[in-house]
Amino acid sequence: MTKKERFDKVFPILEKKFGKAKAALNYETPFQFMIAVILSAQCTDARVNIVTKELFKVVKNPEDIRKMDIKTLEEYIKSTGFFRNKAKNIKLNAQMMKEKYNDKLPRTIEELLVLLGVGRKTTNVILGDLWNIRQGIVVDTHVKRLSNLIGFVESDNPEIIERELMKFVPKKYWFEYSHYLILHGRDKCVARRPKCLECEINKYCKHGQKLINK
DNA sequence: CTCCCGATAT
DNA sequence: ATATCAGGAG
Repeated sequence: MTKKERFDKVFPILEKKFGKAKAALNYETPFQFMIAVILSAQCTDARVNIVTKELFKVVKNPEDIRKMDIKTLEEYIKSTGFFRNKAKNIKLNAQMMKEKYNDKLPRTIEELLVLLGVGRKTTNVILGDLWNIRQGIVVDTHVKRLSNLIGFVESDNPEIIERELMKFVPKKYWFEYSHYLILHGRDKCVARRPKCLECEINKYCKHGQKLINK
C-alpha cells in the first residue's frame, strides 16, 4: 500500500471522528493568539488557557506588552515552563512588531519567522488558524509521533516530516491533517499510555498491529 | 547537540 | 522517579 493509499484509508476515519477542526487555544486578538502559540511550546494547551485567561485581561495588543514589566510577565506565564525565554521573546516581539510591522502580525512565513520564539510550527499554526492560509503542515510532537506510527514517514526531523507529508497529503487537507492527528494524539494515542484497544485506526498503526498479532 | 523549565500522568 | 506536554534558539 502506498502512502497515498494509506492516507485515503486513515484520513476519512479521523475526518468522521473530529469533523470541523478548531484550535483549542483561547484568544480574542491575533496578537494574543501569537502569545498563546509561543506559550504552548512543550506545554499542554489546557495549561496555556489557564495562564492566558488572566494575562489576556490586561494584554490585548503589543503596546500592552511593551509597557508591562518583564518580571510581571514572567509571573503570569511561569507555569507554562521555559518562562524566562518565552517572556523575553514576547517582549522583543512586541517591540519588533512596532518597528517592522506597524504593530500588526505579518502574514508571510518569512516575516513571521523573524519573530523570536516563532519557528516553523508556530508559523504554520498562525497562518492556518488565523487566516486560513495553508503554506505548510504543522508538525508538532503529536503529528511527529503519529505520522511515524501510521507509517506516513520515517523521521524524527520535523522539517523532513513536513516535506514528506506534503508529497501525498492533498493541499486542501494540510490544515485538517495536523488538527486531526493532534486531537487523536490527545484522545487515544497518548504517548505515555496509548489506548490502542479503543483506537479507531489501530489496524493502520505499528502499535495497533502489535496488539492484534498477540 | 544542549539548554530552556513547570505541571501532570503513570 | 520519570516521561511528556500544540518547540525554538544558540
